[in-house]
Parts: sequence; C-alpha cells; structure tokens
Amino acid sequence: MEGWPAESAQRLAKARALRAHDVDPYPTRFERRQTFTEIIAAHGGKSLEELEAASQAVQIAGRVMLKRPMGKASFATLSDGEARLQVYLRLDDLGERAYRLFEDLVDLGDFIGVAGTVMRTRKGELSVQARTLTFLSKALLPPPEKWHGLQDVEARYRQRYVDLVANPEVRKVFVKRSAMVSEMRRFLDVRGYVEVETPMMQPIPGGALARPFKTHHNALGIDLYLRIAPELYLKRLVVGGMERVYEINRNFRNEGISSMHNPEFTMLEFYTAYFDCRDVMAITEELVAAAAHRALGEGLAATYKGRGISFDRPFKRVRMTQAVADVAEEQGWGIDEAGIADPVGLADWLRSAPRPSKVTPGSKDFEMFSLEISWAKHGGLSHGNRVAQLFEVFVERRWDPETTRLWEPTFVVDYPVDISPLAKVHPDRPSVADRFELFAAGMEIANGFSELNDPLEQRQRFLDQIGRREKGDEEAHLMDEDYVRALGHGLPPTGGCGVGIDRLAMILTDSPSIRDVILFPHMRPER
RNA sequence: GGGCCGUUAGCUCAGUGGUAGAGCGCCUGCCUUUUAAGCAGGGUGUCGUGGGUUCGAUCCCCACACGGCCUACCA
Repeated sequence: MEGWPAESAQRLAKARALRAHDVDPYPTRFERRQTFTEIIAAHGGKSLEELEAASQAVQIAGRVMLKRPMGKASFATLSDGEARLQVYLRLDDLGERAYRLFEDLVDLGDFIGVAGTVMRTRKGELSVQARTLTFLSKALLPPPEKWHGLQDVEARYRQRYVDLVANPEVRKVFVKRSAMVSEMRRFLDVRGYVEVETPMMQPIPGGALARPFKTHHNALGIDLYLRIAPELYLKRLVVGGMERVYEINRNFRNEGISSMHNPEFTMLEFYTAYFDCRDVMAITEELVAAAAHRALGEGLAATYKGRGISFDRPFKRVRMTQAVADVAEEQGWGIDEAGIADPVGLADWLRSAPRPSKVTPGSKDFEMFSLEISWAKHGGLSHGNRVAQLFEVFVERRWDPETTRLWEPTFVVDYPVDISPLAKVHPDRPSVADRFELFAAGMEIANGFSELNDPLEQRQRFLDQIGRREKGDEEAHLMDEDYVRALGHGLPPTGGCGVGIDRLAMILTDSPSIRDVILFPHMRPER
C-alpha cells in the first residue's frame, strides 16, 4: 500500500469489518441474470404502474458509481461497464443488517450484487428495488471525481482501467475499433481468405523500410528482431499455395512517438494470388468502406477534427507526380506534371529554380532549401526519390484539415520504383512501381502493390538496398536469401496490401491521437 | 534533438517570498423516491525531485524527471 492514499486504510478497515460480520469482501461468484442493457431494453418503455403490476424479478451486479443515502432508504447508481442502472435500497426491504452493511461498508468503486424487482421512481427513473444485497468486491482505492472524471492525460494512458471506469466514452472508442476490425475479418473470411499468424520475432526484419527493435534468444544464441512487417512471410505462404491469406497483428518500429506513431501498431496485410495492383485497389476500397460503414453506421460520414469525411465509394485517385504538380501550380513554381515526371526536366527545374536569398523557416523556400541540403547530404538522390520527397514534404506532410489535399479517401498511384523494392514495375512505365497508397484525413492508411515475383530481379533490388544501407541508410532492406529462394519456387502473380488499423480507427472514432485508439500506449516508465 | 507549457489533497482545479486553498470524494451526525441528493460539522498535503538565492522558498534562479503541444529527425 506504499504510496496509496489515507482513504485506503479506511476502506481496508471496512473490508475487515465485513469479515467480522461473516461477509467475504472478495467472494468467488455471483449469478448475474440480466445486464443493465437487457433490463433497459426490456423495461425501459414501461410505465410506473405497468412495472408495479409486472413485479419483474431481476438479479444484477455492478460497480457502485454514485451513492445517495437518505437515512432509512438509499439510491445507488451501478455501472456494469456498458450501462448504468439505479438501485433503490430500503431498510424495510433489506432488513437492518443488510441495510447497515450497505450504508456503512459499501464505498464508491465497490462491486455489489442485487436481487430485486424492476420499478420506476416518482421522478420516472427506471430502477431496481433491492430485496437482497450481496457484497462482491472491495475497492481499496477511491475512484476519480464523479463529475469531471479522470482528466490527467498521463494518468488516463497509464491507468487505462481507471480511465475506462471514469470516462465512459473511452469504451465506445474501443468497441467501435473492435467492430471495425471484426468487419474486416468477416469481409476477408467470406471471400475465402485464410487468417494466419507469422513470426513476430524474425532473424531478418523485412517487408518495410524502418528501424527494428532487437532482442536476443539465449538458447539459440542469436539476435532476433521484432517484425517491422509480416509481408515476406505472407508471400512465402502464397508460394506454398495459400492463395488468399491475411494477418491482423502488431508491427514494431523503433522510431519516434507522435500523435500518428506508436512503437507497436496494428496492421492488416492481405495477399491475393492472381490479383494485380488495380484489383487490390478495388478490394481495398471495398474493404475500407465496409469497415467504415460498420463503425459509423451505414451511409454515415465520419467527422474528424471538425471536418466531414465520406467513405462512400469510389475513392479519389491521383498520380503522385500529379499531386506534386497541383501544389506546383498552386504555388506558381513554373513546372508541370510532365516536367516533374521527367528526370531531366525535374533536375533542370531544381537547378534553375530561384534560390532563396532569405530563408524563412516554415516557408516553401525553407522547405525546398531543407530538401536540397538533405539531398546533398545523401550524395544526390535518384529521380524517383526526389519526386517522393517532394510529395512527402509538400503534399503528405500537409495534413492539417484546412489545407491537406488528401482529406477524402484518396488513392495515390504511380509510386517511384526506387522507393518500392518489393513491388513490380508498372506494366507500361518502367520508372514507376505498380503500387498505390491510400490516404484519408491526411494520413497514410494503406499501401498496396503488385508483388514482385521475379526472384532474380528481387535479389537485385535487395542488392540495391544493401548499397543504400552501406551509404548509411539504416532503414534500407537487408538481403533475405530465403525469401529469394521462396520466389525461386514460384510466386504466382499476386497483389498485396497493408492497412493501418490504428489510423483508420482514429478517423472513425474522431480521435486526434493514435494513443486514443491504443488501450495501453507506450510511455516512459513511471518514477 | 530543439522550443513552449504543465506538475499543488484520492480526483478536478485556484493561489501566495511569511502557519496551504475550493469543489467533489472521505470522516461524524440528521434524513424512507434521490438525481453531481440535501442539511450541519471536520482539511486529509514530501506544493514533481535535487541544488541555489533569501532571515524565510510551494512561489525567484539552475539542473533533472515525467507529461502535453509544436518542431526536427525518420533517405
């Protein structure tokens, strides 16, 4: 009890007093016969007289949220997590002993069970009039303030159990998230996809460009990495004939924490043999719309950060170069999409672009200037990387609801091959990958492509990545010989996609921070 | 990594270079249909931690810790 408030000693004394009266403060079970939701559904519409005539017996249990003792009668508001229900306790109904036990030894936060009849008070509130009272569990710590709840952000994340009790809307967020995920499972299951689980600990962390967490296996004497993506394992399964597979599970990335990033986050990845990028886009659109409609109610649009966002199909589509060109036009940069798409044209434009004589932080000039420094630092980037960075800095990073161009669900297509080491090149254009990303509310929600299945080309892509790693790119891919060997056995034409569950949940629950949709977000340890 | 803000009772929050404040909770008493029940009485505390300035610091200064927001990194 080190560090517990003084009130805990009083509550502990009450637990002892219960034992002195032969009442176990922590009994084993209770036969709860109705939830509050069931009682409200069954009797919520009945009048005082109807309830009195029916004399409906119920047996309920819950946590004491409010207590209103009035001498020889009391009201208590119980919560069963999902709903609240008032209980009316009278000395005449319960008897001296049980009534005194309630008045003297039941605290806010304790669990009690009540058998009684459904009634309505004079003021009209549906209640249960108690005939018997069963003590169910003693809370030694006091609950937060009954009106304001638990406000302290840090305490809410660290002690989510208190947050859930004190702030009922928190539960709704996670129930909605659950509905969204279960709809995704249903969607895939009915289309013949098999849900699988692949290694969380991997000897070679692959499938994404990110820094991994490292751990060690003592018995094997080897280092392992927490996975940054399941991708390479899922495609091995397609090689093995599992033509439709998916996994919904955690990825771990050893990067910064922000309102959009948690070190562990949940991803859906699904792979479909004989699909290409366009097929994947179509089914992703259907999947995301179905999940959104399940969470929001059919046809309802989400409201995120005060701005509406519709998940009705079809979603918008834009080429990456086009998205950059739109900004260029808006800003009067004097370059069009053809220029951006052309390596020479873009290079010329960058060379001839007026250099900022006075660089103001936050301005376009400043961001261009920062990009130049960044490009110089990395020994000059490929054309694809330049386009991708322009997109990232001038389109993607602008995720403010007012100015973002990626608010409504939007597929960005034609990603440069350079940043897509696991994707096939576009059938008609060798410089872009057959790949898309889905954005909504300015955030990247999904990423899909035609999977590269030529083992020799894949090995060469890995070698290119290794070259970057040697130049200091810690996020570049590592060589995965076993994956190349798997491709050597033949991967059918396959389309795959990853969907960020947390970010989609943020949008559908109007949560400004990813921590609001993760029950136990990562924090520094308390001291 | 940088900037700004915060940290006071169990909770929500005021506040002052000189004995620490409110509401809720809690404790005592009254009250048999209340609604954040009410009435009367009671203040329960390492003012985040460590150092400094001062006769005296919760307050001013420095460092640190934790948190929030912004920003950077993430090629």
